[in-house]
Amino acid sequence: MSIQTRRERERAERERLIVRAARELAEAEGWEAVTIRRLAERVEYSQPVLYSHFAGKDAIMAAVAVEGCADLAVEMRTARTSASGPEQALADVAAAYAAFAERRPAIYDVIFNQAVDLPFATPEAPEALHAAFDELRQVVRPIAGDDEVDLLAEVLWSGLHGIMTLTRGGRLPREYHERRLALLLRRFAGWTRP
Amino acid sequence: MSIQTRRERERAERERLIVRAARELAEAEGWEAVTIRRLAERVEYSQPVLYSHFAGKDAIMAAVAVEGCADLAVEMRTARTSASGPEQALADVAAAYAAFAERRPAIYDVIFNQAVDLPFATPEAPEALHAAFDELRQVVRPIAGDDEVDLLAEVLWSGLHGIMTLTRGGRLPREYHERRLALLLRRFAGWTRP
DNA sequence: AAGCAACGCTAGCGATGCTAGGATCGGAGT
DNA sequence: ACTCCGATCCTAGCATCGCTAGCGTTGCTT
Repeated sequence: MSIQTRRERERAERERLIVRAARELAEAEGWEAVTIRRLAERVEYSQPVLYSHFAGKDAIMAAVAVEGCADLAVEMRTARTSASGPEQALADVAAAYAAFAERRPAIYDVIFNQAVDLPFATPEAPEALHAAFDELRQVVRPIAGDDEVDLLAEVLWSGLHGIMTLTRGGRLPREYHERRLALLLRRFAGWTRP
Repeated sequence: MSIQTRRERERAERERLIVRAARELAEAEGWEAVTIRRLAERVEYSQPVLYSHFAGKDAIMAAVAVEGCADLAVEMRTARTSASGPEQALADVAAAYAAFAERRPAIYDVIFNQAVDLPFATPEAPEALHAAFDELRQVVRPIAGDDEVDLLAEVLWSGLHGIMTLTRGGRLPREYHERRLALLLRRFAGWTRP
């Protein structure tokens, strides 16, 4: 009994090692530098071992995405709960989202940009995804008005995602980045006078 | 003299053929199916010939992107000029943008999502890019208020891009797609009551 | 002690982007 | 007219990719 549990423990440990190596390599050199061979070398196992843990490279990326999404959710949550009021909470959560995208671009990409087969908009999506989206929902509720909260949260999310993605892809100049984020929030929160 | 011009003509023709083949293949089977070998087979030349026209696969994708962006600009322009009024023009141009992204996803991706080295936010960006963005600028001007037109156009673009990208990547359910677009426009145009 | 099953490795497959080197063909100079 | 020369294009190959088949070896189980 104890032997088997030890093996399972070692196996789980190795799996964490693989995911960690993938994350670190991606954050250091980008996802195009993450290859099965390099990962195998890094965890000091042969390549087929990785395939006994994950169905393929996509599955490894998906694992990194879920892990990173949990981090994002935490950061958004602390931003929200430590804000002074609902308006500030909205601004702070949006800023936390933007900061995450900027500070950890490879992780942001694998969560939101790359084509990795994860269930997203369904109940069986990883809990971390729900948690992150919930933060947006919470912070958007006070300004929802007649609009459904979910819908407004989705559109705010889209706006943030669009700004971050276009900027990081070089489509938008970095110069007015902050002003764009501020403008998005101002228009969104309905703080324009009639 | 005439001989050289004939050669140049043939060369230009072949270049168009390559770009067309890349576009068609991408639209039919996605960009992961577009390989130099398949393109070469399609235009009935060996692979090195393609490299005498383009520096690499990225350059071919960039050419497709520029071509597609010209199409997008045209579609947005006709949407704007055939609208009944400024409010309708905004809605129609946004709808044209969304329709383009949905109808030609591979082209949309290579313009706005994929990492292809093109100058974007600078004067030396291809004219088609400027033309497309100009349409957004034009249609946003009436609602700009104190905000700079450029900034507002960029943020509207980001919102549209975010919705389309997240939806196409499976991050947003298709169910309320239209309502999301409508909500974005409503919030953006300042048509919310105070 | 004997067998067996799980495990991890070596080696390889097909495919990718890209390039080096030679063959061939046509215009130019003496 | 004959020779050169440069442009053009192809065959063949390199390094690398994701992924897998098949075999040894190890170590648990009976």
